[in-house]
Amino acid sequence: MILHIDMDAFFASIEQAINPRLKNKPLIVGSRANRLHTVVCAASYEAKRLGIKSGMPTQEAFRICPHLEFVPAEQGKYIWTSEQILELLKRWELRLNYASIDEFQMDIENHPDPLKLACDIQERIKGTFAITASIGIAPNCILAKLASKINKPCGITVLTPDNLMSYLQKIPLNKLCGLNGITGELFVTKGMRSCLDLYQKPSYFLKNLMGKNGLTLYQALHATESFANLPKESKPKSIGHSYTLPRASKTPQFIMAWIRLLAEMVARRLRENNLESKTTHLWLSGPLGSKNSQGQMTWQNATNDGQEIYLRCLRIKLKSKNQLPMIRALGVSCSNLNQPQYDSPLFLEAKRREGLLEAIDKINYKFGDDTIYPAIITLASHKHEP
DNA sequence: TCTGGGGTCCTAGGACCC
DNA sequence: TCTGGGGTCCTAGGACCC
Repeated sequence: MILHIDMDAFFASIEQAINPRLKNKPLIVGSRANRLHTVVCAASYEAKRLGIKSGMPTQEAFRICPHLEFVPAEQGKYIWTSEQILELLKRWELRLNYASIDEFQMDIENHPDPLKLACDIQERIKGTFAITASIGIAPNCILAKLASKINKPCGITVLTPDNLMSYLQKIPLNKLCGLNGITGELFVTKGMRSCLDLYQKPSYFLKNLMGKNGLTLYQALHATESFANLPKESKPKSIGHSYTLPRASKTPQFIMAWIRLLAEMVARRLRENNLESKTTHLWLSGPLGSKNSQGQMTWQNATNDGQEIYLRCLRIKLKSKNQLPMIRALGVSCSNLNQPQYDSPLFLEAKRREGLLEAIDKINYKFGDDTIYPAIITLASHKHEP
């Protein structure tokens, strides 16, 4: 059996726990500071009750509820809380998996009283952090996750062989992880509506419809010892940043300044994680709804130097067949990550450059992120955009 | 003058090698 | 008158998750 813990309205609940003024009020957490030019990253239950959902443009949320409280997201707080919850859960000395920032799984095979365990966990989390969690208990991970969503917030749902079918019949199939999109709709066109319809299909049916993912889904649904197959805590495979401009721009210097800024942000995170990257990705998109242009290239030498990543982006941009006249959003990301190879022969210039970057990182750490940065980045300020 | 930002995984097709 | 079969690596693009 697996016990799945899903935090309720995680980011919003943390903000309410920190700031008592926000308690019991409809609140949204936006993914950036500009409250009118972003989307809802998390909504408190008071806001959810009014029909506000995450992913919704904030302008729409404010139309629904003009006196909505707004807080810009601060990832650091949420990551910190998530890590503290993980530490707390370790005290039960059960096999534990960190599923995402607000989800945790425990292997409770042979546990004498799962329901009491779930109650204890809820109580400890609430007592320590003043936020609530919903818990699902089921024979495998995917069903436990599904179960955790059935009684939200602060609910506990146990799926047993006896009640499994009746629960599955009541839950629409897009609630199942991986089916909340085109694939879910595809199943609906095949006449399937509930999770039970899916559960009762044979493996070849899912494989024909979804390929490898279909087989994985079948195995996950019917697994009995899934914990052994859980993903281990893994290193990042890519690191990237993207930005949407308030309006589309056709000024090359402005776009290049933004590419440089994003490249510097990515490079800094690479250095913080002691990583270098060989593959650089650049994507540019035109006015919303129009075409994207993206490209990636792999180099022999890995780098975590913002200037180098920027130059690589320019190469990719130059190579692209699809030159966009107007740019609305852009992103830079790096993959093919490895730890720096210090034993490789370093040229004097590369060594000096490394020392320079290290010094800049230290200064920015001490005096703030925007103490030293490449001059071109000043052009990314919107007042420079004609 | 409506729609963010961080990721992962999979597939198809091309280039290239033996 | 002719061109198999196996493999790897890379890129573009799609789907999905939180």
